[in-house]
Amino acid sequence: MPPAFDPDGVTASAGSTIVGPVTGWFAVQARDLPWRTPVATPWGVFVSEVMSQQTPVTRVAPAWLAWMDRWPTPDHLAAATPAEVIRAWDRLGYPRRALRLRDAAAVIRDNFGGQVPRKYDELITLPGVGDYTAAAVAAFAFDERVVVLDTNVRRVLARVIFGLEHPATSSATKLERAVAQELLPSDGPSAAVWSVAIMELGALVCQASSPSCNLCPIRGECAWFAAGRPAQVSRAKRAQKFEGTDRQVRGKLMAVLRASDHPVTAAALRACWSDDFQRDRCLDSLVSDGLVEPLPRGRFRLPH
DNA sequence: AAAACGTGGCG
DNA sequence: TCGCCAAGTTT
Repeated sequence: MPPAFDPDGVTASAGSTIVGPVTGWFAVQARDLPWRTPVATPWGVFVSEVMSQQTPVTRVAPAWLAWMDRWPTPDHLAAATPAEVIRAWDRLGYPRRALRLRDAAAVIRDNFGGQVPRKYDELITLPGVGDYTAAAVAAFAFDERVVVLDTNVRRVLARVIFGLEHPATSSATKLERAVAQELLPSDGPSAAVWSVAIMELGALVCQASSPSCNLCPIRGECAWFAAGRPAQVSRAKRAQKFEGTDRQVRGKLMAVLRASDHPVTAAALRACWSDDFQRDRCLDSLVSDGLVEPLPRGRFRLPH
């Protein structure tokens, strides 16, 4: 079946008119995030990308500095205990990411000579690394020419190319990938700059709520702007409730464990959630995830 | 393939 | 106050 339209046709013209303005805007407006400095290593880029999975970069920055100071290479992190790593992760959220980052460091040590692999195909085999992270590290640390398609890029493309306020699906479609591929500059280094630039535009200007079109370097090329910024009819549902969920309970349990240098009693954990059934279920799941170590006599701690 | 998975800032 | 949203990945 034919695509809704030919991405080549659209992006051949769009590519020539939006890449320049966006990279030009980026050269002036880019935030000076610590992992963008010339001294940042591939490992530093890797750590920054994992930390930034669902956590705002403004909160990641200080954590990244402390982390890199403590574990400057994959070897250093691989030698740390889960307890140390979980505590250092602190409240970045989704602590399983911290465990997977440590696991990835061990794989890098064991299978890649301690060097972060350079290719997308290698990176994506690492624990906690999916399509986005593999592409981001390959591009930003090694200048591989790969499509980097995160939530920011998807939103910018939705607006500029498709004239929609938000992407219509919760994950990227074939068509979006085809469009992004067409837009990608032909050499690796230029492609990498384009990718950070359009990500940054999405983060700073083409924001999800109340975008600053007046500051946008490509509003003149934007289908959504041209259409008068129509509100989305239907968009991907995001279902986010948090109060009362297991996620909240797990968070409370982990907060108690992180704060204590010594094993914690079941009674102490009982204090953070009154529903015995739910609390026990969450504790079990944390143990299964390797985030909590059960000890004899009903005590618990972060895994050593 | 839908749902689970933390945390906090902002309008 | 409260819903929205943040450089996603895993099962």
